[in-house]
Amino acid sequence: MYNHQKIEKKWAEKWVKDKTFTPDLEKAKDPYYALFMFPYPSAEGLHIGNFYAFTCVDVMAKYKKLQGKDVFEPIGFDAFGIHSENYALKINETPRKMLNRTIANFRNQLSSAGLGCDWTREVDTTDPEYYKWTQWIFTKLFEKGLAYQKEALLNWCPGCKTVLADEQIENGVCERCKTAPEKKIMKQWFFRITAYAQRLLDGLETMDWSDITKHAQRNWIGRSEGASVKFQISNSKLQTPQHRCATTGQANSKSEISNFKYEIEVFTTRPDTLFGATYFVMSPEHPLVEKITSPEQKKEVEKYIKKTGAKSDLERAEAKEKTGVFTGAHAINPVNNEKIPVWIADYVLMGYGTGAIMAVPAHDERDFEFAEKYNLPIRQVVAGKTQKHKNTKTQKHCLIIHGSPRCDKSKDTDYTPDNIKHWLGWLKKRLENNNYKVYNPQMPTPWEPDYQEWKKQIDKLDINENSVIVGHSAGGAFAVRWLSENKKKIDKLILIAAGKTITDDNKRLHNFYDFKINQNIKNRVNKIIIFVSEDEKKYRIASAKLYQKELGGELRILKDRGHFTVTANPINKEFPELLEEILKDKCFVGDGININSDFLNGLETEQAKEKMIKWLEENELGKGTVNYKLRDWCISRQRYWGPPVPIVYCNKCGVQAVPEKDLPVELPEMEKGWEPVGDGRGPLAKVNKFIKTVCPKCGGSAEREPDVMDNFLDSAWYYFRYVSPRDNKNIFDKKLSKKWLPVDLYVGGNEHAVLHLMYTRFIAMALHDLGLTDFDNPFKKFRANGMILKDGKKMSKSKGNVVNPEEYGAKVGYDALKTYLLFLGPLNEDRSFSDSGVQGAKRWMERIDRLEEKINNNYEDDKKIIKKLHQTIKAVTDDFEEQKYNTAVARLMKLTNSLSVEKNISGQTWEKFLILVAPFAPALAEELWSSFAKATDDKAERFKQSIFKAKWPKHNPKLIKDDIINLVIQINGKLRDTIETPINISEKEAQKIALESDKIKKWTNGKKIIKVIFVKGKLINIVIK
RNA sequence: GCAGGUGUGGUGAAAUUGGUAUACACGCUUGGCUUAGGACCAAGUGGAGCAAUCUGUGCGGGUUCGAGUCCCGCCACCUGCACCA
Repeated sequence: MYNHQKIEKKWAEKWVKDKTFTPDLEKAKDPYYALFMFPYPSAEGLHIGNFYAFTCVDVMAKYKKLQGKDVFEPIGFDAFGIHSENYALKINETPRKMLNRTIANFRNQLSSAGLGCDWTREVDTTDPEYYKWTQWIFTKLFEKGLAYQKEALLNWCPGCKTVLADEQIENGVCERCKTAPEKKIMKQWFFRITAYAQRLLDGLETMDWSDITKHAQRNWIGRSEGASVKFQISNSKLQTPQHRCATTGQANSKSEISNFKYEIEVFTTRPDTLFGATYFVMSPEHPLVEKITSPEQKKEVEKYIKKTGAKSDLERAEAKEKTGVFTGAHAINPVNNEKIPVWIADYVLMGYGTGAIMAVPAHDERDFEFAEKYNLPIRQVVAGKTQKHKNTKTQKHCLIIHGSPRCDKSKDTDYTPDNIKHWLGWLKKRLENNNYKVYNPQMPTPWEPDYQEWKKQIDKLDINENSVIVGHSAGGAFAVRWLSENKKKIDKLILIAAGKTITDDNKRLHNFYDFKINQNIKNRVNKIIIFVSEDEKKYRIASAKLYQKELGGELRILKDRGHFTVTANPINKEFPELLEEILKDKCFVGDGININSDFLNGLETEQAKEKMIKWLEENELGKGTVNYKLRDWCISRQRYWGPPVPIVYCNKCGVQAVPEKDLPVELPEMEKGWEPVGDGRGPLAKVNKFIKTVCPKCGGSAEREPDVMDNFLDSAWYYFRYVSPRDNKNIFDKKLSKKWLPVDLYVGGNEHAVLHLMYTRFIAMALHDLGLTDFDNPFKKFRANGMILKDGKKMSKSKGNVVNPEEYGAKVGYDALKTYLLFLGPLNEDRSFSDSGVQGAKRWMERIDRLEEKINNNYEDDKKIIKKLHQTIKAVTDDFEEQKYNTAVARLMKLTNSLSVEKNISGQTWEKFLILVAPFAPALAEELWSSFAKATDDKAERFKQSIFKAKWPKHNPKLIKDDIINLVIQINGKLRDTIETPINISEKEAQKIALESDKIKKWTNGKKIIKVIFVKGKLINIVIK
């Protein structure tokens, strides 16, 4: 009987006692460092997601051990930090007391779960012996100028009462307490991670990490190439001519320019559009705003700053309309010396670039939106390339649907075929001038247009998001009907005196185009404009209003209808202009050819960029630059539960790092008053005994920095410490680290992509540059695991669907639980945990257990079984190499099924089988291994030792090969028969056999064989006609 | 909006990389063993059809003797990032 509780407990204890998974780091010859993501000992115990990641590492570690490697699987606790502290606050206990309990609980859980942890090298980040080195890293970075203090606009979390790093804001809220952070200007400590931006980016190229992780890091670093341009800003009220012609206008006189007082740099990715910069915008938080604002605008500006300051980033991003105010100041566009107004607006972020931009409304959507709202000038400087240069994807299309000509049947002679032709010609020309490709399919029947016939033509056309549909009269109704009946997205829909249709409340205007208007059209069309004229027939006006009611969009009622029918010139005066306005791109952000740009005219975007950069550099007005989104890592936390920043402020000597001999700066154990205060300083600020100290340089009285360091620093270097956790002279043992580092395999959730994993890479690079290591990628192989869902849904406490590993460990056993988790699916994808599924894994354990009865040492296995065994060895081994644990388990299950129908199983097969199973179900495998020792008496010493001392089996290629196969016979690529043949059957023979088959004859009978395709050892395909 | 990913039975998912679609498991159906079973054993299980056979990997095209796999065009969902100049 399989008693998982008994055997799992027994082996977990025995492994620790026998040091089965405790390698001798000094003597090890073939090291393999398998690392679990540093767990923080939460009071809720081990989370299934972490447990899964641990399992992925552990299974590989066990496999590697069986392959003869010296495997190191250390464990420790990331016990400092806001997460632990917040929980302690919640339960009103000191973090220390709470952790004593939760760590014990964690240790207990982890050790009973059958993971091969080396408990002799446990580390705890809250141990002064550990954080001494965390602080030491700080001081080293400080020496190198990589740790520095600055005043900056920071994310202040009112929930956690501390500043946070940018990386710790997720979806606009605090990663820990989900509060929206406020923006505050504060002086804090930073790590200069931006100094490594390019290296962090370049390193990704060659790293064997999950693509999604690398991708997330790439995005976060956010490299963009462009130029920085210097603008002179003035708050004086000098009168200078506005908006001179860029090409011919004279420069402002020297004297005028010299009165400008400030120089502000902007970053742009589009230096080629510099001639189109018609205004200048600064972030409301920009430090110079106050100085440049004119007295007249002061009130407005201050009001605006106050208003936006109160908004969180999240609120700002969600704001539908851009807002801003004029500062009264002007900037000089360096390329043409134009005087352009300086605004402040919160769509310009202080945190990116320089916090100021040149606005090019014609070629940037945000600037355009802003310019339109505040009536700022828009100047086009890039033209879309001519049709020849355009590819089909960006080619704009226009579909004109004209109305039904009334011919001579009606006295309404406006709608004669000739007039329509004339009107179409005019419209077509207009559109083509605007770079549209025009379609105008014929209406099949002139007087009673047949929608279905017409639709057939339209469906063939390439109508897409760039397309405009102009529908005139009946054509308008057709357009709306066509859009109602499909899901196409288009750019603009223009209805001109559109045909009649039924109303929403069934008031029938006309049943000619009887259909239901799909309200959803408005979501699929960027702009809807409905034209009708005052002098149209009443029903047409009614119908236009109806369309507007149903579709939304703008309704333009024009004065006269000349433009619709074009019986004679002149065409209605309003319409051409309006049409022109509508057809123009709201702003063109793509590449094209420069116009209105002096020396850039005629150049394509790429060349224009290059030339502009060259020009800026020659004139010392700017230069080509690379900008990164990545910002420096703010590591100060106004909290208690972390390693104190090892800095001393001396009135005489200034800011001093605590020297190595004085480290660690111990965190005082506090029973009371350790709660965060929220006044911008950590609670340690009030602890005089801690704060008051002496200057390490002059010995005079000094004060300590009261803040502690970000928890992510603790975990950014822990893998170093594992190799020599008790070394009190060095951060790590150089010899051992050289041997064991970097880590061979690391698995964890991708939520750490830009946090832990980015910081760790940075610290690794910094330590490398300090000459401490010879590598700068900490983890040779990293795999991001998918999320474990419960029955298809995210697990959460509120839903009550949290899977607790301990519970399942007790119910079905950790062997079964771990196996099930791995079996669920590929490790990078999300998969769904189900209770009945985990039972299946347990049944497998029981089936394995029952096989034991069949072992017969005097038995020799059937060839078939040996073949299956060897095929499985190969497949499982291959799967391990690719970390396809799910299929490895499936293969072992299959082998189990094959074995369970046998009456006898030989000892040799059993031995190999157990080793294959051991990484997944270590306790069961050990148990059966040790009881096999009894069965074999003392013939084999090895069974008395742990199974993990055994050797992973090797497959024998000769035994795997099939000599008989099922040859697949296809007719025209479809399976019609399979026939057993020797594997090396020749094409001729195969063809003969195939054609003799009754099943095949049935198909070939009376048909002509055109071709025969033969794939050796696989199939024969007969092509017939 | 941008980027990345995914789409195959009732469910989780396989598919040797262009060659028998649905391995393995869950669930379900039927039968056996049982006082009983949420245990075990046996058989079955994509859909339609009595059958031969047809059909079937999100949808529509294409390449090919042959497409889940490759190409083009859509659709849906998920995950990041998001006013990034």
